[in-house]
Amino acid sequence: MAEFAKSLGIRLRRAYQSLHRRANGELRSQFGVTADQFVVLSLLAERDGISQQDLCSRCYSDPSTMGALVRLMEGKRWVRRTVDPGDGRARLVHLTPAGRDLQAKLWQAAGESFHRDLWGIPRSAQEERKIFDLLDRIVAAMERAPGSGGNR
Amino acid sequence: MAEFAKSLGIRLRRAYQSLHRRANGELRSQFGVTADQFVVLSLLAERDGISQQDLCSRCYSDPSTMGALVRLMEGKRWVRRTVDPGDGRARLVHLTPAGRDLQAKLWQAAGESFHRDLWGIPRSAQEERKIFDLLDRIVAAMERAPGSGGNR
DNA sequence: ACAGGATATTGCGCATACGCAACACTAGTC
DNA sequence: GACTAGTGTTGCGTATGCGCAATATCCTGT
Repeated sequence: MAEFAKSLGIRLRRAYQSLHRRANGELRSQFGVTADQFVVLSLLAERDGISQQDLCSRCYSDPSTMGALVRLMEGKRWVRRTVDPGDGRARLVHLTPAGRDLQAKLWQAAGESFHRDLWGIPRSAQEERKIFDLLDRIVAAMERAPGSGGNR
Repeated sequence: MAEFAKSLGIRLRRAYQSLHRRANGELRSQFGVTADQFVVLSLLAERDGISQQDLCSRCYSDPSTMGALVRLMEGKRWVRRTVDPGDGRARLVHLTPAGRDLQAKLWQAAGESFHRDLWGIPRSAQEERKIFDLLDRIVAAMERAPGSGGNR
């Protein structure tokens, strides 16, 4: 039996946790922002005024988790939420000016530390494609299964 | 600026989350066990009677998280904890017979579903080495940094 | 219109995750 | 033997993550 402690699953876990820890550590101590809040701010900076559902599918989070997250960020005045005029069920999430400023600072800080380090990992465009392909294959293999079904 | 939503970090997050979700979904519904409890049981099956500290470093968890986890598993009678005779600070964690039986069942079920699917992802031993190397490089890059420092 | 099904969000409960401080014990030094 | 660092664990507060049920709203077929 191959050693569980050295399997792909454990290594994947370790890699993700180490990234998450480092991002959390730096962003929390310097800006009082968590890694997941950083993700949401960054996604909104790329595309503002999208629904919570949309945010979920972009960062692979759960709807109720995302709801709690954006409510918390609304309390800090980083985002505003409005009812979608075209669909009364949905809440559209917008960056406030304060949120936009914060995101810009976070983006720069991240780009100078962990984000830059992460960028440097694939040693070539070819290697990067290979990694992306593999990670995507893991997702496909895990989601194409009973009882899983993605993050809806 | 490269798209954040398609960066290595986001893909890594997605891959880990999808694995975690699938493992959680299957193990919880069939056995009432979480993915993290499965990890601990599997580690103990490979090496029994190790300290919580040791468990932490093997699965890259946090000491207080691991403490809560094993106390919970102790309540379910899957593990026992004893004081290390050689070091009064440490608690050694042991599988109970019930825990060992459960682990065997979990291992088989996992091997027939998500674990097998995961195994099938690297298409060759060479590719597997490449992936492992890359994931380990991510860990190294993330831990070799200010404010991070791994998991003690 | 209206019923019935689908979808976006919320609320609740539980299980991680982690920083921080406290505590217990060890080990090394004097 | 007391002093001092260092290490393993616990306790606490907060933030995710997810399943489940409830709610509000949309949409389709009739």
